[in-house]
Amino acid sequence: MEPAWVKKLDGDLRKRVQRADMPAGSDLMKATLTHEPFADPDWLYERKLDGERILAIKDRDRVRLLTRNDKDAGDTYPELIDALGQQQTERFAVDGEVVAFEGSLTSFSRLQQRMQVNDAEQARASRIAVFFYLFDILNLDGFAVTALPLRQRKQLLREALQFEDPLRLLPHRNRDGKALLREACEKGWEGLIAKDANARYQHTRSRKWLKFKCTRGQEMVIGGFTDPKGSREGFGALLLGYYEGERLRYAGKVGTGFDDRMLQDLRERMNALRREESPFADEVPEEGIHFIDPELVGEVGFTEWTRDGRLRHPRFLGLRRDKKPQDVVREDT
DNA sequence: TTCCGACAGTGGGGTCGCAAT
DNA sequence: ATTGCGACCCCACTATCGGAA
Repeated sequence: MEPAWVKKLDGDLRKRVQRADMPAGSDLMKATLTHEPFADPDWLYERKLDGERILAIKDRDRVRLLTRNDKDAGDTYPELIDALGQQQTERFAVDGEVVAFEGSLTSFSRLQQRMQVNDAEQARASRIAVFFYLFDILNLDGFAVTALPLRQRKQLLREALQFEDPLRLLPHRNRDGKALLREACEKGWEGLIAKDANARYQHTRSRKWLKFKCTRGQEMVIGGFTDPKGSREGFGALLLGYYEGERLRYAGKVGTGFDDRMLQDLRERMNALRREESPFADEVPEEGIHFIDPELVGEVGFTEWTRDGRLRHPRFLGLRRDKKPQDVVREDT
């Protein structure tokens, strides 16, 4: 007996819908990081949310939440289990992102205080409210819908569930990709995801989904480095800082973005600048560190400043020769 | 043949729970 | 009571390799 929504599909699409067991693990479709925004009528655009990716599976009286690494998150977000359990639709698997808000913006650091809780009672008592933004559906009524085009799946998702807080349907836009990215970054969003509206759901990283991140970058003074580990040569990470008046404030480390040659090159340059005393005004709470005269300036890309005044997701972009260390100050917020 | 995606290995910030101190 | 560490989240990036295009 086929459900009504299957009968409604065109013949060609109908053939792509197959009876299937609910997914056993979270084997999620992931987006490929990209930099050149574009506008294509066959693509749609979603806000990139800064939270925790979750696959929710309801199989009659059993609701499960799985993280990207197949960890069960049911006791972390019991209110989501409740909301999904109360849905009229008895069997489905849906894909989305759990987020917490700080004002009007999603806040990963706030969600983190909830994410680690693994006791349902404790989680319910938490003052950190979470919302589950759904953007895809993999199985409905025991039928795999992953072979359907994204637009079709979006429609099925919209009709299959009732969206009341804490469940929300992630809105998407069908046009103006370039402008949307600009607006997204102005609003302080994490970025934008572009999706091929005709693509099926693939259980892997794919170019049918592209992510554009709103990225920040600024010059930072290099005040030292850490020892390399394992097969690494040269150094582990650079110690970074910026000037606040006369004081060089510590801003964390950057340990990626270098190839083998840059690691060697930089190490040699830094060897010539070695010194005993820390150039930083702050304590540097790290192991195996070496200090240098604060004379080198590097360009560093990152996503945001953390509460503790460190760079989040930092990567080294290159040395700057045209900037004096004393001119390096903390920009924006 | 070329390119893409997966994997391993390096590096980052942050939180929590629990064992060791 | 405090501290350290591993296990989770979120990642960026390089180097390598095998299979898809």
